[in-house]
Amino acid sequence: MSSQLPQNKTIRAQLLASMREGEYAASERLPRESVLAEKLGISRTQLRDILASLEREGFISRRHGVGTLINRHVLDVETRMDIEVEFLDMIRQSGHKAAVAFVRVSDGAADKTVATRLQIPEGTPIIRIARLCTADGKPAIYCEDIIEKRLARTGYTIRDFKLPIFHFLQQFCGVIPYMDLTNVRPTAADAALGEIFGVPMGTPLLNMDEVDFDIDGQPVFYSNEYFIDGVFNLTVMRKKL
Amino acid sequence: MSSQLPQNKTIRAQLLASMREGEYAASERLPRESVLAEKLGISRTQLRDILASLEREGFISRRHGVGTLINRHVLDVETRMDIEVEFLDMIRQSGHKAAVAFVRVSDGAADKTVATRLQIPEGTPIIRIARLCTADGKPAIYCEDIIEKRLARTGYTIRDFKLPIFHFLQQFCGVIPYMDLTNVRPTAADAALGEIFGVPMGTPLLNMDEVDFDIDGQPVFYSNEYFIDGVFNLTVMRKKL
DNA sequence: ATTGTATAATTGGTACGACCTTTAAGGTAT
DNA sequence: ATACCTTAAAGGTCGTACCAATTATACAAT
Repeated sequence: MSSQLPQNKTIRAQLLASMREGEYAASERLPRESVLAEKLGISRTQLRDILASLEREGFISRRHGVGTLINRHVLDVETRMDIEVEFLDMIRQSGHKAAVAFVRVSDGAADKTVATRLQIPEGTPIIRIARLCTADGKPAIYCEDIIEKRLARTGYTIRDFKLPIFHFLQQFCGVIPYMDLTNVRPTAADAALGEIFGVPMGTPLLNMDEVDFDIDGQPVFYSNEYFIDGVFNLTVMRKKL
Repeated sequence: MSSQLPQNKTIRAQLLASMREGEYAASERLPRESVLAEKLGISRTQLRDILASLEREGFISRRHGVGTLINRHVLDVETRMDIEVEFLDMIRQSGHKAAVAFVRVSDGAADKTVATRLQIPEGTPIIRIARLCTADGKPAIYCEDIIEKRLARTGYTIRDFKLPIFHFLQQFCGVIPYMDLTNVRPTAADAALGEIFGVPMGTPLLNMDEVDFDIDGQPVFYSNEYFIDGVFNLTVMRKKL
């Protein structure tokens, strides 16, 4: 049925973890490729494929004739905005206690925005999931998730939404998000959001308009999110093309 | 003296460009690796290194036993927030006419924030460059760039700041930014920013706190930027680790 | 006809091993 | 000291052979 985890990814995660733990911290550089490959039990070819992706993610820099350097300052970033992380994990990573304050699930029909994002006709039946995540008990993220109703099986309960949303998507919709494109905008809290977050109207909020795609490139999930300022450091790593 | 551009990057750019131009659009997938490698005039090994980075950037998806698929929806993203782009280019990419409305250059000393970001002692002499970039004549981005004074040679004029800031950094500071870490926050325009942008106080702005590092991982450049909403679609592509 | 199952063809994934190119460092002659 | 040359180390590139996942095909069983 479903495929196992590629060994490739496993080794990659293992290497990244050992870098984080400071295994190579002595000189803040990785051993020569041939040595490292042997140590990880893979070929140099395969290792280089891994290094190529780690380099693109900013964790290492490869310099011809010099070596492969570890970018400690990137490894230590608190919350990477350009890497998909579950909200609850994100809150925890920032050193706070994470919880879901409330969940409201309702049926509905795709409005114009949703229809555009999910590339479905306007009026298509959808499920709307509104959630409020808290950090140390204080509102941190409010999001409205939307998925096409025909994708969802029945049998879920509110409890299923207290877990990461990916759990619901996978278990009840057979959907595995592969990547997302998120539009980032600054906004100010209106009356409704002010009440949800417990802040005055006009309080700055970060609005993220997120569309998740599966491995086939099909949009499968839409989420409109609001982040309050001050809870996490949202950091994005950038390199030229 | 200075090294040439690696052939590797050239081929990569070439491949990306031809994907954008729709050369492979017929089936929205790339030819088999062996064929593509030959076509590009490189080995399959090298091609795979390139594909690994393109995959991490979301432009393609590689699936064992299937093929390499082009992610059109990623190629078509207007402004990628997780890829370093010059402000003026960013504005142009969004379909507007870009210009620098004003530049103010002054000397100063590193305050606590700057000292932390650039990892230098407080009070270190710095150069402060304040710029306002406009889109179709309307204020779009206001930024205050800071670089350590000892890095800068003399002889530059205001004209040098009407060009991309990288021009100044490279020509007068011998600095080539390799990557940056940018902290993203929502804010509201205060009196000063309101006047600069010509908007009421409280107008939502996106604040980006950016530190640029060179290839050695040394912080070399700090920039505090404000983006007005509505001019561009700032999009970030995210995948799990 | 439909369904299930073996089989082949396609395509990316992995492995070696040899050689090229870029840096950095050390040593030597000036 | 300075400039230049040599050399070692490390990443970059190449080619070939084979492994593994997927999909398509052929064919048998129902």
